[in-house]
Amino acid sequence: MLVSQPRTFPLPSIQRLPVYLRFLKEQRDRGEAVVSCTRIAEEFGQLSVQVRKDLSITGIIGRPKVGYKIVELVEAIEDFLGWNVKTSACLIGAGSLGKAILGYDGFVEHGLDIHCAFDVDPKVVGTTIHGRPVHDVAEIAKIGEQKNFVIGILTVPAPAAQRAANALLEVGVKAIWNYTPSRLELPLGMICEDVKLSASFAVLSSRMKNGPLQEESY
Amino acid sequence: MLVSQPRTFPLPSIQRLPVYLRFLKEQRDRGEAVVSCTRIAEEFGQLSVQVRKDLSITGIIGRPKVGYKIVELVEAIEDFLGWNVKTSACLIGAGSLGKAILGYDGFVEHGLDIHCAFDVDPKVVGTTIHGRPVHDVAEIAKIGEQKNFVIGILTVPAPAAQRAANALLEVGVKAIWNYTPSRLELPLGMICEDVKLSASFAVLSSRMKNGPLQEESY
DNA sequence: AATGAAACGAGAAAAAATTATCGATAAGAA
DNA sequence: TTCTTATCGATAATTTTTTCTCGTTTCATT
Repeated sequence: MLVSQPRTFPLPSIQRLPVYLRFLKEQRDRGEAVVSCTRIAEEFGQLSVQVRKDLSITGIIGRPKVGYKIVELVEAIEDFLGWNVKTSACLIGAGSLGKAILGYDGFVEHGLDIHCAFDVDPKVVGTTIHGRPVHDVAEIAKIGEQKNFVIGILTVPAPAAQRAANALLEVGVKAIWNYTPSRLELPLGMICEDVKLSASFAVLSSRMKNGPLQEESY
Repeated sequence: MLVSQPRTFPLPSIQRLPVYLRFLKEQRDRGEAVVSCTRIAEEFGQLSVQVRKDLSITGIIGRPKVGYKIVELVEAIEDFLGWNVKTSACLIGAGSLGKAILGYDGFVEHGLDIHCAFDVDPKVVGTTIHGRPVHDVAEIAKIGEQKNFVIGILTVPAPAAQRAANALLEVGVKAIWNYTPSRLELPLGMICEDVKLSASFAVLSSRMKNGPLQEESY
């Protein structure tokens, strides 16, 4: 019996895709029709082979001497990441970080559709941030039932992280995007992606202290 | 002639250090004196060998059957990253993301000393955010001369990124911590660390779309 | 047509990171 | 004191990722 094994894609490649995507959209909007790996690599100071390998995980195929059709490539990347379909999301923690995310329209282009925010602070509950209502966390179960959130975004202060995560679990989200530095206790199989700002700062610090030994990578 | 070659440290190890550090401080504040790699690994679902290798880059040495003295270990990590000395910084872009960073006291523990913020918006210039004054960007050269900023934090909207980066260059910062999705044109040798939130979202999306194929790593 | 150059895809080689193994050491129990 | 066990540090094996190489395709030029 022949089972098509579920390919596993290199994490670094996946992480580089958004960088390419941004550039490709820029080029497309300038009216460019095709682009080569050489060109992309040049833009980011990488090797063209790496770009080619990265792009290949999306299933796209290019033409020798020409490159890739930008429109197709954009579509292939978005399709690979599932960014061409809207994903319903909510956000817990309408502080400044939460506001920043609600205000950043880059994620909208990635299909992230944040319906509303939740908070405990009576001062923000009832208000609207960038067009999205802020509800009381106490209402999350009720509202979640109607809205069917797929992703929950955690932007609460660290001490409240686990509690907020539990609320998201009850709502039945498929994944949590965790901006807090807390590690969350989650049921097995739950998808959780931590945004580790301290990790980024550690790299910066290490470069300053110990020299720019690790080279940059997009 | 024997030159002590400038060792190069694994980037993933550096990125994991802050996670350990946070946990170690928690344990220390609970009154714990020692900790083993086994214990740390268990906490994060990793292998103890990896934790041991990660910690070893800081130069720390532990004792068999016991582990590491937490106080020493915390110090070793902070010393390795240069987090035990204050680093003067400024921030450009006092929007919600800028506010979030000014308000997050986790970075203070990492030695990051953000003296002030800069912005172009007359509505925020002159105000104070979390105890730090917001100046007009036009004044950055003058203020920078007095303050000697080492790190510049970029939290402006994407289109303003390069302009703001140039201002930071003139001020003479050693490193830029770039929260914008723009790639910056910088002189060779300039240290720049990009916070790639879209990369994080790409990983999340890929896990949802293509299955949780890449396993988690802290 | 024939030739040359640019770029692709696939597979090999090299480098980097993770995981496994093993001997040594220190603490606690017998 | 000796034995057992947990843990360390170092080295080796494995896996993953990056880089290199090479043959093929396509377009442009002669």
